Amino acid sequence: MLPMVQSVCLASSLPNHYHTHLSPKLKRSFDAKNNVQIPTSETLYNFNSPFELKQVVAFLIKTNKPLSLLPLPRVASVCALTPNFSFAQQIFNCIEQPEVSVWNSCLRNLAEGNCVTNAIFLFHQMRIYNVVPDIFTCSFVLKACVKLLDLSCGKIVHAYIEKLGFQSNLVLLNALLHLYATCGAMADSMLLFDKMPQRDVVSWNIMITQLAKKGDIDEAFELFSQMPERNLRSWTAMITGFVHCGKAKEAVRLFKEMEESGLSANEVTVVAVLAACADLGALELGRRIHEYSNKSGFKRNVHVCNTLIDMYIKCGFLEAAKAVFEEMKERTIVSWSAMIQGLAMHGQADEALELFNNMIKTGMKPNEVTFLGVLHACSHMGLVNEGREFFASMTRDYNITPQIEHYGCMVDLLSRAGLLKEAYEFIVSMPIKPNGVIWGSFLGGCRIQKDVEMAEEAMRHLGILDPLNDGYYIIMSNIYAEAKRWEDAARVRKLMKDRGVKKTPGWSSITIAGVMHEFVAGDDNHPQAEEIFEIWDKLLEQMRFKGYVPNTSVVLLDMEENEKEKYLYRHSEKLALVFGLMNTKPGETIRIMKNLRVCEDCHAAFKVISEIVKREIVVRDRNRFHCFKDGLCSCKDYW
DNA sequence: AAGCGGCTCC
Repeated sequence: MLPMVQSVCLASSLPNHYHTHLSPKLKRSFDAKNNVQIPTSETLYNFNSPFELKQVVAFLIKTNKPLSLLPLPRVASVCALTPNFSFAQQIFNCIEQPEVSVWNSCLRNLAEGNCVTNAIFLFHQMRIYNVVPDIFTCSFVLKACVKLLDLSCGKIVHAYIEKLGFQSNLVLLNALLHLYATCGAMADSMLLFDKMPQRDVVSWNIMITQLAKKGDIDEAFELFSQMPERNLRSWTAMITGFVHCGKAKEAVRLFKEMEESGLSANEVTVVAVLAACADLGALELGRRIHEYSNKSGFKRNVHVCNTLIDMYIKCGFLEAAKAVFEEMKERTIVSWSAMIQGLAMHGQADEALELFNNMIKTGMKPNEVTFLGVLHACSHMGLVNEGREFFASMTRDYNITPQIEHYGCMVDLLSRAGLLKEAYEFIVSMPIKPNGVIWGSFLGGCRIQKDVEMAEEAMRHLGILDPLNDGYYIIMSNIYAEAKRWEDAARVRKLMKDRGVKKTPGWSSITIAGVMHEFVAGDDNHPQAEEIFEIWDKLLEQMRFKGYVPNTSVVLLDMEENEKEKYLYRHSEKLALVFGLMNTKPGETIRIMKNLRVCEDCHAAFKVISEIVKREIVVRDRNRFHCFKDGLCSCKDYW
């Protein structure tokens, strides 16, 4: 109960009219309670401003009720967030309660909510009110600092931790590790980690996660190997890190090791492993994880479902992706975008655009990524007018500023459709400085249109923007070769050599009975190489009969024509295909993955072969899927 | 009353 003196004191600090003139809202709520003397909790929580708070206090004093009935965290937030309103101090002075805990719970709510800056503000107010932070205060503020990437406030908290003697508190030290690392001060974080008198599994997990996020995967793995004990989060952090750094194979290897150690994956682990499966095209593992997810009740998890969709799409199983999408009770923009992008990758532009329209009908708002998918769909199928319209609609209808990637899609769309001049105008009038990808798309269009001069213009820019990318030299050299300008082609190859640019080795892979077999061009080390070449020769006879003519212009090397042919016949995707034909049942679909884009000659060859062997051949290249069937490809030769 | 995670893409 409030001592009378204090009560009078507080009451006298209020203007008189607060006692009698309640706001209509409060008056209603009090009137509703009629003559009930004790305000209900609902009534007491019913204030959002200093003004209303004063009225509630006035009510309590007037009805002779203790101020301790006030919800103190709410008092703290209403008071502390309003500058120059020191009412809180007076109220706290009247109540026997450790003040800091009240502030803390308010701080915690703010740090975990949507107005995180208010947490920082509240923390500063606390210091003005001379409230000494405790361990929990520090922990909550650090959480807010991490969310806001506010290192300067974080350093103030760090100073408090030192000053108040909390520096051996492991939870706070871990929070500091996290803070420095996420704010880009990895070196400071590492220093702190190194001098920690003791660490727990969380400390290690933080460092592993952050190093991997930064791309320092080797150091992350070093720590992972050193740490004294690992929990599920440690494994998950490392697996996610590998996936993030493009080391999907290592991710899968580690996942299997984790399973052997007796730990079971949770939703986050599942997402990481599925992403690895998507990268590798590892359908069998992906399916197993899908079943496991269903059994474990992860089906309701949106992240898991979104990643499943992506996995099935990248493994070439559009139908399975659709099924997951259909079954989802709640879909986020990511689900829709993944599905649209997937349909685009498979060349099903109409369906992709239809899905986009359905999405709009449900009231879902598209984002940048959604439009990338939509524009991809248009460019893969040469829908120029639709693409232009979608690009315009981004800013006009959805207030989304196109990024360099969207400009890239447009350049790709225009130049591949043969509108090189428009594409060029588009590039030079872009509000963003064009990068290598933009000129690279343009160059790709020049190749299809066989426009040497425009290609040379693109190369001038690429020589500055991305001089070490082998792909551009190869395309340029091919353009010259196709124009029979052999000397120029040789000059480009020499330029490439002089600049020390190395050709990315092409590889293709195929999975037979769960084992992935990889082939590189000219591969004669494979145990079944002899047999592969033999079968190829037989196949070639039938192919020639069907009208196949080798397209040796794609071969860069200086050699005799028949040598070039031989070289052509050892392309990695052809080796993988023949190996697949040898090791699967008749009629079974063959699935091949390639790290680069499928070559033109292989594309022509696969069409003919699909007819001869009466099989479906699905090839996932760097850009998209090609599904060869009955002598045709799903890309309709537009790629 | 506290500290460590996940998805769509170029």
